[in-house]
Amino acid sequence: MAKEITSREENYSQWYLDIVKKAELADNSAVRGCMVIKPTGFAIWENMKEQLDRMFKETGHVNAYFPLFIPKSFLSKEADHVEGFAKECAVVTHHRLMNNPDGSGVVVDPDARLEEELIVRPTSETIIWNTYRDWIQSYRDLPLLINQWANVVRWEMRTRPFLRTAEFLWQEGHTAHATRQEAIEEAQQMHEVYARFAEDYMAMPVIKGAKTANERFAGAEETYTIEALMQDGRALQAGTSHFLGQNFAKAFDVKYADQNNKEEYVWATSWGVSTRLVGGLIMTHSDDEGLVLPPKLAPIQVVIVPIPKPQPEIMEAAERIVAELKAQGISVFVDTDKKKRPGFKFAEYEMKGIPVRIGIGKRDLAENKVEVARRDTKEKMSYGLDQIGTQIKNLLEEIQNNLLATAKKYRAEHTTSVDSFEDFQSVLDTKGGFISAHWDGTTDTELKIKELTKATIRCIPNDQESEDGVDLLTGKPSKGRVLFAKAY
RNA sequence: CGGGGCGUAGCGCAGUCCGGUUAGCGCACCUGGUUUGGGACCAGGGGGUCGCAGGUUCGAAUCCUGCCGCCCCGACCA
Repeated sequence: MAKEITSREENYSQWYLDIVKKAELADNSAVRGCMVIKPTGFAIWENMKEQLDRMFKETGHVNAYFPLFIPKSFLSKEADHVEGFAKECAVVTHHRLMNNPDGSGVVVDPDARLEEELIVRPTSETIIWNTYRDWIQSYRDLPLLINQWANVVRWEMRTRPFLRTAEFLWQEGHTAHATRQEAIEEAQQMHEVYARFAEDYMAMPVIKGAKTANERFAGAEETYTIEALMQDGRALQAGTSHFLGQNFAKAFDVKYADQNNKEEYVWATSWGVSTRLVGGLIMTHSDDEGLVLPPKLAPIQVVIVPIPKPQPEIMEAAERIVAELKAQGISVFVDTDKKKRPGFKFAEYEMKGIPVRIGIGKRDLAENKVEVARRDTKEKMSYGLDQIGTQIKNLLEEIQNNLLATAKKYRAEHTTSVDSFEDFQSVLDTKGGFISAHWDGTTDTELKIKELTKATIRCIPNDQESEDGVDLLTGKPSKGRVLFAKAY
């Protein structure tokens, strides 16, 4: 049978596209740069949403929804912000179509031009802060802790499913606080939530850190980021949390009266993760056989394959196992397709990343056991039927842990400290990954390194140790190492 | 926006250079049968505006002109 998935070694980006397609996560759509998220891909996103939403609510946030369209004038109110997004905005200019007089279909009605164009939101700070002005009068209205689940549009030149699409799904938290300190703590708290989610649910280890001025969100005073390392040695920015200072409060005139009835501008944060996480999930764990999913986010955790085909006594055993697994809260699917043979099914479920496969045949049943195969290591085991529910539950936990441990090991092996530009270049060219090096703190140097090597500063790590050194390009003094990598 | 490639059945492709029966192959799909512990086999069957629009010609998937779309690689970005 022909290889269905290009190997990582042969062509990493084709491998990624093959997985997205063969695991039925997403399709290209008729609209350039936009994907169709298929049921399996969407189920993964729904599982992510469910956990994140719970974590947001546990930290005191509530959901709301703001408009898709933003008046053009709003976007111009914060100078850095507009500069950051202006180049990639979709703009609505008309509100009506008409039949083409020549009968060739519909055309835009030239008489239906909008007085003020609307921007399809690339992010919602402006429309939200324009609203917050009306919602906030007193310190009693603070903190305001709101999140929204939404779609946004950024007109990208080049797109890849999940990693970068013109339209994507995300959540954006927007909070307002009475003090600078409280806002900073909020941004840091959500940064922590993202890191915990990535490691505990996605089994994707991340480095927590701050962005340099150059890489910061347009309009932020500080951007915190979680950075993950993909299997091709490139870094993926997986989530960001911003301390926005009073920039948006001033731009939209959002003030509150403090306890002494003195008017003050409020302090802001915003934070988001997107469907890009699905891309990160794929590239963290998957292999040349296909998708590998961590049990905690897998839409189906266990698949049962009757061998050689669904027969009454086998199906009876399958139903008993299903009941036991469901009692343990495990999601399970029984493949009752009579036409496909077991071998085909095995390959297919491996491609789709289902964490555990249970094969039930007469030979097994005669011995009161089943064949259990784990997707992460491809190991096959024989489990007795007695404690199948708890055994599988334990196995799923072990798989979850193993995926995180394997990813951590990969990251450790692909994080290198270097002290000279030559070493920097050679590590980048050979094994890639994170490179820990001294930097003189200037945007100039950062940009020069990017120009020479394509590597960027992914973050100034939270756990950065103070260490005297010299910048690897300029030789100027540095007080600590930052993390470089080529990024997605 | 630069550089490369491609539009022929749901998917993947051949045919295009050098115009000529009824446009073909693999996978998938439908029917029947034999199979069945790692991607089964046989037989039969359905499915096409050959990207679009002009042009040349007795005749165009094939030649000419124009247009449209998509993918990959780069610069920009979650």
